Amino acid sequence: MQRRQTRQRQIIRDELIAHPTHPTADELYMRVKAKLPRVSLGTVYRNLELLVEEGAARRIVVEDGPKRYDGNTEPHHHVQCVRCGATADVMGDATHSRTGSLPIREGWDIQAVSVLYKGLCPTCRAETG
Amino acid sequence: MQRRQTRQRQIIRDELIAHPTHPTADELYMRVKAKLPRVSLGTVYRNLELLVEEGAARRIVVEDGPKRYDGNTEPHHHVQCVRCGATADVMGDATHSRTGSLPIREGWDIQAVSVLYKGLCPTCRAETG
DNA sequence: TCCTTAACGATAACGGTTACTATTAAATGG
DNA sequence: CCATTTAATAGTAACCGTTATCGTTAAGGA
Repeated sequence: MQRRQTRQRQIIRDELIAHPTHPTADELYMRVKAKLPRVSLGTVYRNLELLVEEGAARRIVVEDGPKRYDGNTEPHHHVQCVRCGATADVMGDATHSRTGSLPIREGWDIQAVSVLYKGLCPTCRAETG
Repeated sequence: MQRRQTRQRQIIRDELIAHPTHPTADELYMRVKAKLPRVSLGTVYRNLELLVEEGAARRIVVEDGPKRYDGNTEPHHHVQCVRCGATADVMGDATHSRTGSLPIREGWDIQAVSVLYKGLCPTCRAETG
């Protein structure tokens, strides 16, 4: 017996995939709680890390603030609003997937790249003019 | 009278520039304390943010862990070790400075990009094989 | 030199995350 | 189908990086 399939873990994974908004652990906790009122915040944290570990989710690299998770494991990059912190996916082929080929830095063994575009989201853009 | 030039602020800026290792506030605090034993950790935090605000330093985007600061304000990117968290600059012209031109995402006003390469630093590479 | 107040040192508070522990409930095997 | 084992949970305390508070110090102009 190694890893058990619990109702909590299933719902956490499902909600993460159903809402590709790169939620924080706490945001996801609130969603999960709507379906499983007695769930614990610690359970959400624990399972998010388990999902990342087994490759079913990713931790995305963002500026500041709490950790954000992504149920979309396809390689892609992100935009983050410098005002409200909201994130979105970057579409198209603008992704720089030439890792490993370029000698990014002498002596380093490069495994991945993450690109974060920073700016104003449509909402904040409208509010600040 | 608006902004005073304190001994603490000078030393903090000098140490940040003298050691381009992208230190955390705490790492820098220890360096500064060697030259100014009575300095407070809060002073280091406060001045780092002031330096970022006035454009004399940058907060770099890294995976996880405490915030890291960079006294080099020239646009450049970073590599971070997934094992020990150490960071280094990415040299050469591999920088993607074509922001603003590309419509990264509909409706967003993009202001900057940060690229983080992830992998093993030479030391960790040697230790893990 | 005096005065104003930005900035400091010390420390408490805060928020996100992790660790701990008694309890619950998946999975296995009789 | 029930008993047994133990992974995982709920609840909560602890942790740690960071920020806020506040009385005191000292930068810099008058």
